[in-house]
Amino acid sequence: MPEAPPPAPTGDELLKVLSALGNPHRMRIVAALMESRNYVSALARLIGMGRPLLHMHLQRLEAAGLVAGTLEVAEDGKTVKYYDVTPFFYELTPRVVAQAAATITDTTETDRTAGRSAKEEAK
Amino acid sequence: MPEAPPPAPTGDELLKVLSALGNPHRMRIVAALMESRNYVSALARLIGMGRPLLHMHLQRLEAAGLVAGTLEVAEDGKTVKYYDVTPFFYELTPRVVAQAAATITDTTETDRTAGRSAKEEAK
DNA sequence: GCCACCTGTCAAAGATTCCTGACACATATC
DNA sequence: GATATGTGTCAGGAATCTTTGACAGGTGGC
Repeated sequence: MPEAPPPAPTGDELLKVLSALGNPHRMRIVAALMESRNYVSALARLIGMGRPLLHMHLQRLEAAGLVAGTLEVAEDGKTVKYYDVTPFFYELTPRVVAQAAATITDTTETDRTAGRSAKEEAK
Repeated sequence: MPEAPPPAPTGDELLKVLSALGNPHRMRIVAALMESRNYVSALARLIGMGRPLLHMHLQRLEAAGLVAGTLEVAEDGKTVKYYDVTPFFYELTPRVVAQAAATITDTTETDRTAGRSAKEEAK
């Protein structure tokens, strides 16, 4: 059977992926996780960076679907969060970009019909 | 003849490309230029954005090698700068990213032994 | 000269992102 | 209980990016 046709990522998706990967730290994180899955604290020590910071970067990567974290319980009962790299694949060409650009959800329009939590309306 | 082998972009290059494309405006600019080459002012009107801003975005894209601008002289003598999309192609996978991550020039650590162009050493 | 169009740059404001140092909460070991 | 390891979050400042308005040219046509 033939190969799957070139998947056309949505603008927002591609945007998240590109901005997530367009950062040196995040690139290194992916690289480190490629060698072997790891949990947050250990990874932080490995690439010398604060936990809060790493945590934030990992969230950005996970939100883009590039890595996946799972909260596991080690044999000794400690809860540990392991991260793995997702086998992603994106083709970056003018056509793909142009196509994606057409489906971008302009986030600037603060809301409109989008009902917020109905809480900060206090202002 | 066979296809060219998977090109391995350097970390800095990939970084510039990804961060350049990881912006809604810049994506739309590429999309607009895909339909037809155009000059700055016209493009600005086309996608409703200020010239100074467009100018800056175009520079970022050009610095990443995604578009190319040429200053041309129209028949009536007016100087106009046309921009074209460069036929780029990048493959985004964990392996590529990991490989690129290994060749990132950390711009924060002022230098070290890394031999630079031997020019800004002046300081 | 004056107007219309093009090019480019600058400074200052606005918005985001990035980063750090607490803090709170779990479990296992000493 | 005290210590060490793991988890996560928050507030605030630092650093960057984004955006705008004003300015300084250039050419051609009325």
